[in-house]
Amino acid sequence: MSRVTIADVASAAGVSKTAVSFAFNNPDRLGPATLERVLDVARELGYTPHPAARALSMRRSGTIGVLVPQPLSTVFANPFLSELIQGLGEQCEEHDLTLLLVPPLNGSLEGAIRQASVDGFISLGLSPDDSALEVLDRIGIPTVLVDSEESPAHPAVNVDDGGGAHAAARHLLDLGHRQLAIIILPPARSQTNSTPTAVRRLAGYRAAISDAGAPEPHKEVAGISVAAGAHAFQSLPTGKRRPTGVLAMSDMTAIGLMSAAQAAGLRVPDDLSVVGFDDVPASAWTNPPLTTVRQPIVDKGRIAARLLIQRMKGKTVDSPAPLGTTLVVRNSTARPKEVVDRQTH
Amino acid sequence: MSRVTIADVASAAGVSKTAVSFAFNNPDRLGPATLERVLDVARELGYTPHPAARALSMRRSGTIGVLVPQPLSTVFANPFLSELIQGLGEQCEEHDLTLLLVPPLNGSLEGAIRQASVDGFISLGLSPDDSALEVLDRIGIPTVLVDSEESPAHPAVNVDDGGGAHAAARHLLDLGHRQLAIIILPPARSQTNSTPTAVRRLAGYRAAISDAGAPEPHKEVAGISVAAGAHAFQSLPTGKRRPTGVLAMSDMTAIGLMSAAQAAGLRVPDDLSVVGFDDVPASAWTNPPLTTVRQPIVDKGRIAARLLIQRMKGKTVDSPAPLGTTLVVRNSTARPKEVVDRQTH
DNA sequence: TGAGCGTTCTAAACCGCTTTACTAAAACGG
DNA sequence: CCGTTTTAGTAAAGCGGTTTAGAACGCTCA
Repeated sequence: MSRVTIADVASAAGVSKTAVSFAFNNPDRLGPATLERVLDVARELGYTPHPAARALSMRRSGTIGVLVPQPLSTVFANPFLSELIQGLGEQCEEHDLTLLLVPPLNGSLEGAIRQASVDGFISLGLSPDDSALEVLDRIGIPTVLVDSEESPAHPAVNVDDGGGAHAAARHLLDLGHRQLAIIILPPARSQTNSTPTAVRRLAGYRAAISDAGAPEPHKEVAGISVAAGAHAFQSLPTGKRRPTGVLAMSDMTAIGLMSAAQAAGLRVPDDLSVVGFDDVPASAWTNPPLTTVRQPIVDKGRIAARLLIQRMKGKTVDSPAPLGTTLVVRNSTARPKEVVDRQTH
Repeated sequence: MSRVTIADVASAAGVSKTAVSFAFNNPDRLGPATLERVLDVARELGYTPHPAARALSMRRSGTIGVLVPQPLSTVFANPFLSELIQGLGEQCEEHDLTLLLVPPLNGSLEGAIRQASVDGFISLGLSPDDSALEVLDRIGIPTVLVDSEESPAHPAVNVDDGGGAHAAARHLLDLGHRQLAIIILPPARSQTNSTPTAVRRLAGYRAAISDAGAPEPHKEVAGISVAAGAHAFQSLPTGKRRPTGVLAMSDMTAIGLMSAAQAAGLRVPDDLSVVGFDDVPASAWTNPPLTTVRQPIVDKGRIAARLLIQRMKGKTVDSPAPLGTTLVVRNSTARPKEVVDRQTH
């Protein structure tokens, strides 16, 4: 029992394939009697047009691809993507599109791109020199870049990473911290440079630090996960060079680091101030609630999807201005203990 | 400048379409010289096979669909899906499959199913009488049910919801709680019955409560979100009938409820004990850390994907035994205050 | 030397749908 | 009542690949 095709319906209803097709896509072109008959027969037979055949013939698949630079198991460990998809999904549903997740196919994003039957791509965190980008514009599929660098070919939606990072560092410095540590994001894909996002955030941190004349911060690379954050804590210098405040480039990392610090007997924020980045929902519930830089992730997704949909309609669109970021001060940051001591004595 | 097709490559290389196709899919059938030439020309022209054409002709799209019963913005607000996708994704990547998210298309899951060009479906939380299931087996696409009821046509992977719920309720009762509230999940889709999961959990709670001879619990319906949890708190009875312990069917709900309780001046767990369900990662970091029922979500995804992949290969598979759930006692539960008072006085 | 064989390549059918161009009949208008 | 639209339907040509059945060709070997 194989799939029932349009030809089956046609012969069962005693009409041509064209008529059946019209019944579904162009009902006005059929007389009311035949229309009803065809529809009845189709329902009775359980006919459903073959999506691939439809896509081939109509040159549109009705799905957009989300290009993620890492395995799904990695990338979904960060609530960031969930949030982004909420924004993307809202638009998709409005336009009857579905979402295809496209992670690297045994290491190769290029291969994955080719296989994906999509009308457009949302690409996440690709650095401008990534070879996947070449493939992308060679195939000529409309693409919108997120957390990337604007390219001549594709619009990009970004947030003010630098400004957010600057505010975060500034916050710590204003509280009196001098010895800072920065937890840096690793490249999104092996053999690539740091993501544009990571570069911009780092620049923001450094600018604030050097503006304040504070000493060079310690730097530590850690992936975006709670475990990586915990591990990063272990690698922090101790003794005289122990940082009193740490700037993490993601909330997950910050949360892991915070937990590890507490497990090691430090008090947050008394002994160690921690600030994250993103403001994923969970950051509001941690113990203590995390001070972090909020970026409008859902909006980012929504805007990216809108842009892509415009592009898919053939319109040309410009990259929007970077979305604003704001520092959300909660309870994981405070004056460093030394300073407090000095004041109270 | 339209897409370059196999015919373009063929004529540019002076061979037939067949030869080009062989060059990619069946290189042994070509002489080494032509093989190389074809491949060169293809690369030079930037040829990439059209995925839909390929899918049509090969009767396989290389993607599996995840059928979610609600809009993406709703369903991704719960980390549960992220976790599940981590498990699914792991298997997908191993088998070069991509993942298509299939939410209802303007309210209709059936419509969405038809449009999706997939080789198999993972379906989430469908109640057995859902009309989407009919469509599913009429089309004859291999399907694996998750958090559903085993059906003759499709294998289902489930966890021991009842056992977990029983343990959760028992825990509260053992602590001395008598006045309990249960926060019930709403149906996954409007106009459907409660999800099988919700039914099983409720049964578990009730069994434990009646076994202990405790009074009938208060019941409250709330969606799976922090906001819904907070709202549910507001609706809880006050005064003499105020519950001292609440059983939530999801961690998100529990977290929202806990926050709302704290915002209202109650202390958790002293004034109110809260237990969740799922044990999403965030539950370990909340303040206080959440007592909850752990279910192996990632495993669930992995197993479901494995089963589906087997089915896609034509093998028939049985539903595995329900996966184990375990109560994770953290700090959101304690003896009710009255009991403590009575003991200390 | 010629039947048989393996190698290399191709023509054409096919996958299941949409859509253009066209025909036959019916309705219309003067 | 006859030419002109309109209406209702169809045949066939794509869409861009894969795959089956063969053709052409030199080789081997009896």
